[in-house]
Amino acid sequence: MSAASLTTPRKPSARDRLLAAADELFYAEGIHTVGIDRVIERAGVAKASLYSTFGSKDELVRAYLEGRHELRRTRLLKGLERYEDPRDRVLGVFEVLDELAGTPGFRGCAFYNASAEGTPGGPVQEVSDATRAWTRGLFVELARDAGAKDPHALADQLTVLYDGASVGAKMDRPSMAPQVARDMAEILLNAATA
Amino acid sequence: MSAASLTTPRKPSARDRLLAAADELFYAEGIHTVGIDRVIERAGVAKASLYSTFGSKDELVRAYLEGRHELRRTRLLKGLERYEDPRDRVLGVFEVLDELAGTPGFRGCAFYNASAEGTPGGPVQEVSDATRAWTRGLFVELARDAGAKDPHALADQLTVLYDGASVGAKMDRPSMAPQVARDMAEILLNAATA
DNA sequence: ACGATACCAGACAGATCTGTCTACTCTCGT
DNA sequence: ACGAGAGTAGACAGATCTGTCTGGTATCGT
Repeated sequence: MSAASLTTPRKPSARDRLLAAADELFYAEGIHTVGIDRVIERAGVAKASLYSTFGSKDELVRAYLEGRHELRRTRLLKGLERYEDPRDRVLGVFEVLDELAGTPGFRGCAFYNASAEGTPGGPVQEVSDATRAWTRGLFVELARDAGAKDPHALADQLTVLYDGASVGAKMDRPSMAPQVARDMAEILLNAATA
Repeated sequence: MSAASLTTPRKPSARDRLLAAADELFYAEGIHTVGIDRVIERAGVAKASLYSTFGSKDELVRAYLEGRHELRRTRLLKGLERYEDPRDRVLGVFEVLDELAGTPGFRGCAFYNASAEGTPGGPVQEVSDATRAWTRGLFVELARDAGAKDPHALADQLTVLYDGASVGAKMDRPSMAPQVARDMAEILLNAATA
């Protein structure tokens, strides 16, 4: 067993390549517009491998969104590490979002985008609900640490700001929405801790 | 020329029935998932009529979104008529949104949903841009009437709130997002006119 | 060396999609 | 009365989609 096989496998598994290809294509172009053939072509994988690994396109979509969920978690948590003051950590959420929105491939919230295409009730809604619940939980925690008198109320407000900034960043490019949201958060944070 | 033909034509034109069917189906289920056949079936119209009237599905989509643009305009303007105080008119935006979000068929912003499905650059983006520009113009006007020191800055904030409330109302049903946004708007309005 | 496992290439089936075309009917304005 | 315009029903073409299946190849643990 070589060291390379532990740290840098020459070739990622079919599953990983599939997931990477699905992430790029689904996020950039939408789920319905991207066919299975495009995914396997980009991944360099046989169609049979996709179906033996995931079973269906729906399950591939679920895995794609679960990966996005993980991505949001790590990005937010890592991005917030640089702030120490609890108030700065609240506002830092919008700075992280602002940086993300400035990257070339940004196309808004993957979960909202997926929800906009599909019928409700499927895997998409499940993962979206889970992600929104996690995000709200983070906001409650940050609000509490910042000394909000009603952390849940402030978390609701931060959720509105986060969603609004995300929409603005997607629809009006370039957009100042994340910075605007940050300033709004500051005002509301002051009001919530007064 | 009978009076009926002016006010209550026995049967709406093929174009109108097509538009009504497209609006219901596209908004409820998304654009890509709904095929032409479903639209003409619901409209009770021949396929040839669709293509002779609109030319392509893309143009039907544009017409659908233009109808949605008109709908937003009239709903907002009508809904705001009941308020006299300029400050109430600003907050009234969120009350109108709240009422709309409570209706059964609510599925969020038609323009954002359409943008989430399609590739950028097409008719969808054009109409979306126009609608967002109109909406922002309305917010600037309301902000100015309410005595905001910087109406454009307040309009940017209101836009974030409006988008965020709309997302929340779609993703977390039932959602308090519109009411939360209204309260936030009140705080920000106070700060902007102090 | 060898069998299991993972993977690849691509044909194929069956459904569905957009868009075209033919041929018939109905309703008006003149 | 009659021709034009608008609409209807539905077959059809060609592309594309998901999902299945066959058959071959490479890698790896034992």
